[in-house]
Amino acid sequence: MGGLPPEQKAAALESLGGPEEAAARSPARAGGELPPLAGAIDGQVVLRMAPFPSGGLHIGSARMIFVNDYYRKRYHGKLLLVFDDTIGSEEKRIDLALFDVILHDLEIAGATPDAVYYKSDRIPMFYPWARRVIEKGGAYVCRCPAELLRENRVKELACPERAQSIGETLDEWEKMLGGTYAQGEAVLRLRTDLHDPDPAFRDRVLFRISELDHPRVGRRYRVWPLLEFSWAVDDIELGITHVIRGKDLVMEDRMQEHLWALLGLKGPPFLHWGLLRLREAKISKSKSYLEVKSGQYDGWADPRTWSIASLDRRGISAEAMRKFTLSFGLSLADIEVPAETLYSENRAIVDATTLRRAFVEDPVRVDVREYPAELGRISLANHPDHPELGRREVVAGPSFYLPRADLLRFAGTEIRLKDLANIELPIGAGSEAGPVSAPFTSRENRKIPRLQWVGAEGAVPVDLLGLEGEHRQGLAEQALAEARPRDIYQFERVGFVRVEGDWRAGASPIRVVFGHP
RNA sequence: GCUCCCGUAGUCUAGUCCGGUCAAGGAUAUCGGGCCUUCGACCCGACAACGUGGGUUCAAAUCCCGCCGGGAGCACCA
Repeated sequence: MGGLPPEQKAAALESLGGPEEAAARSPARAGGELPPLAGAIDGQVVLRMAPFPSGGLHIGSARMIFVNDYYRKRYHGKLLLVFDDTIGSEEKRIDLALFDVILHDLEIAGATPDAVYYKSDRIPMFYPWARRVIEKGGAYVCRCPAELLRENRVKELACPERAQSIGETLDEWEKMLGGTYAQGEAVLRLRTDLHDPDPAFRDRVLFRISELDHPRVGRRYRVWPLLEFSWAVDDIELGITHVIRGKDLVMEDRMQEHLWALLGLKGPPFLHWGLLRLREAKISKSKSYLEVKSGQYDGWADPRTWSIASLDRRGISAEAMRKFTLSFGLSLADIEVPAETLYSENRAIVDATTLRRAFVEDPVRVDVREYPAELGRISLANHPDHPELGRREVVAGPSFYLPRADLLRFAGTEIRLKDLANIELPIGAGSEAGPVSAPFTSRENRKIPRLQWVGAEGAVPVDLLGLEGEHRQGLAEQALAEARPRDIYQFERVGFVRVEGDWRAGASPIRVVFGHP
């Protein structure tokens, strides 16, 4: 509020409850705890999330979700979901299907809201508030074309309408509401200070006319509030006690405070977080939108979107996402974190309970000569460190499938079929289409490369969806046939995978999604 | 250009408000070793940081000023 005149500054400060209430924002403590919320009273905290329905929630939205949800739970408060679906713009369209997508994403994250609101249902409520602002002399109806308005803002020039009396503004406002003006012909603007050092703050637009068709309410309204105004009202109307949102909205804090000061109200304090990006997720929400819409991507859960839904599909637990996100606290710095950090968090959660299975990509049949008959069937632990997870019977040789890439890599050397026996791979193994014949050498457990294998008998086809959207074909051991949708397994020497949620148990191939190493 | 914000190891982060307990803690990555018949887990060890210049002070990551670097806003978008 550096540029505010002293009296307004005092008022804004008052509305914040004084400087000592400027909230906590130092990041996570040792136990994954965030600092306390300034002024929070147990049982009375009300928070809100306000996504714009233009895409599925991505990892960047994770901060909105988990930070708000964290404080809700910590203070036994309420968390509201308020779809910020005012009319938007030509470039920023609302997609009806996305409301449900977002709701589902929040469910995945374990942050189901206590109540759901739609801005588009609340439009008439904003009009009387606009009137109050006008009556305080805080706004005027400006009829400059958008471009001129912008130019004048930069030049710190006033439009002729700025001199309007309250009565004139009221008349003009009624004309706006009454349909006298078409889209783009008039807006309601806030009177701030034309010489405010921050050009972004000079006489912002509060309401504009839009003739766009709204997917929920059609053309019921022509005069739409802009985000800052609608929140100045709704943060009061909905009884929000703390606003925690992205730092892209810091300037809006000042707008809301200005409005509150004008109306003699005290609003909630604001907290912000900086931008969070996964290094691997180069794609933006709007780009994803196009790919999803055009069918290039397999919906909002396509691994290439790096959306919350896609991470869930890959078997990354909500708990891992939560810990990962909370570890950054409310730092204002924009950060780019390698996905590996998230993977590590997930491993810590799922590793101990995840069954191991053998999967062979691009399988090549290997027939072992002089294979010991007693090794036709063996019993293997489901998890090397957790015997309580049981064992499974595996049909072994004498015929196996091995990954072509491993065959090529180890051709001409002795390798060990993991947990089983050693064989000598012939020179040139894997470079041709047909089966490979390899001699058994010994059962001795030596320090030679150990490869996962699948017994030729009973092998089940698997379709593995990779992170680039590619489908990799392979075979898995028979025990994978017990899989149910959404089960998580670790394919040894490959990584963690999750069975597709829409896969029908028993169908072939078994469809799984790659999670992470 | 103007406004605001941010700057601790490769990457995140604790510490900064209230200067000494910080010759800077944790996570992740990397490297080395151990162990388990996975490229996964676990155990041990190592590497590695206060953007920069000045000032205040007995004492500065912490306070002040300049500079440099990064980000966001300057929409009739959210």
